[in-house]
Amino acid sequence: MFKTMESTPENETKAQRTRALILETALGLFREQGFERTTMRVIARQAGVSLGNAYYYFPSKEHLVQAFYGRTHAEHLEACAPVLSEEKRLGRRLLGVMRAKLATIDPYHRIAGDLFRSAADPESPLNPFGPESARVRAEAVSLFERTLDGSDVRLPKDLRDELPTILWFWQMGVLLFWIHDRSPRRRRTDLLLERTTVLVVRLIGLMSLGVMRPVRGSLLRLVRDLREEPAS
Amino acid sequence: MFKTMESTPENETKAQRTRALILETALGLFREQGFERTTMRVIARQAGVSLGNAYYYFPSKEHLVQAFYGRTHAEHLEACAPVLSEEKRLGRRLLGVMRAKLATIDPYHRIAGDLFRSAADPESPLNPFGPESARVRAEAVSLFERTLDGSDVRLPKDLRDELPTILWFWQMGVLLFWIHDRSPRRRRTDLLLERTTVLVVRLIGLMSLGVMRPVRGSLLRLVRDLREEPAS
DNA sequence: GTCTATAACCGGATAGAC
DNA sequence: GTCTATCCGGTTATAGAC
Repeated sequence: MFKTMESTPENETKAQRTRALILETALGLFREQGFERTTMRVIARQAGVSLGNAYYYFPSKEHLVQAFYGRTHAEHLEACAPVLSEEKRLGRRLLGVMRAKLATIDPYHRIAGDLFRSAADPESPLNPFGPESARVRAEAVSLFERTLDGSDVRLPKDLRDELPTILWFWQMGVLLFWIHDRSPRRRRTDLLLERTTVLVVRLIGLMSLGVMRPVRGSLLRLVRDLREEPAS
Repeated sequence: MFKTMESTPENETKAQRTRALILETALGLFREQGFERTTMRVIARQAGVSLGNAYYYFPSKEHLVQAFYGRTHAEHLEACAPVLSEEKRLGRRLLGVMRAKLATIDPYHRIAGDLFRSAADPESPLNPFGPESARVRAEAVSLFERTLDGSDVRLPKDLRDELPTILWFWQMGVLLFWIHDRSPRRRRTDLLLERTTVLVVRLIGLMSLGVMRPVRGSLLRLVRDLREEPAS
């Protein structure tokens, strides 16, 4: 932070390099050995630093996971870009975005259970509903905003405002299913995804109808109220 | 099991009493001190047994949690009985059952996060979707069956068959929210509950209509398909 | 074969010296 | 910023008592 950097020829400080090295080592080991089985000691040893040093950069094993989230989200954005720019039909766009998500995280399916386990704790910084995740969450929601806005479907304003959040919940549900999915090549998740996408699009259509005003009203008010006060 | 019990004046064996003692001690400590902060060593000491002995009866801390589940489910059934026998309106019945659930587990709200954390792991025997939980799950679903059947609402058969499972999912969602709810006296959960109950009843009404046949069809088929093959 | 006790082991996390 | 030495608690091994 307040370092007087007199002589760092590279465009990275030593600290940054050490940090990156530890993170790379950790992610590699997580993917190969699993999360629980990868101990902090092994990460440190393989990265060539001491255990204490690893904890200097990442205050807990969970903090390594946060870094992981950031990375896969960036990859997801990249993987989404084509379908978002080329496709107009809402169903296709949603399916494309969700499939890209699943494809991005698929290499980490083994450890998804462990990660989710940490994330499930309300006190955990990894808790997707918690304040520490606000930023990632907002980015994920805004991705659905773009998915909606770039489509050929016109929505009533009230629905348009809350729908991205609802779709994010849908994504969380699909991910929850994916985590528990033991079928070969995660076929069941894909089934769930295809079927629910159709339903979602159909429900959006239904909810846009005049008759649905009252139901839609209560639903949207509910989502808004619950979203406003972000727990605690 | 195959014990030749020649002389046990009490209707409990010593083993049963020891087991019960450890469980009681553990649950009490969990409630007072929290789950993580209650160590197996303290449980054992306070119960007046050795650490090894505690592990003899409960192979892991998670097994204590399973016992806890069984207990609260039984309490829930008891707490539901009045509303189920006295009330005919579906909304009231659902609300009563759900409120009874929340009331039953409320003393354990502090530790709910930790418990949920264990339960979130797909490999964990506590995972509510896993095979080890099949029995509890079936009981919970059948409670919703009774909630529906005793009401004054008549449902199309296809809906009636799948709805209990769907309501169980709803319950899981509410519980998830409850776990993360930090508002005083869990007001936000109650808000969610009241509002979603109205929605659920309304949606059931809507879904029973002729126009909804196609949507209902896909929805129910989806639930059925995903339910059939119980992961793995 | 049922039960109890003691002494480790292992890995996440911390303290404090340099 | 980096290290070594420890702590702490879940879990296991094992020895033996009833």
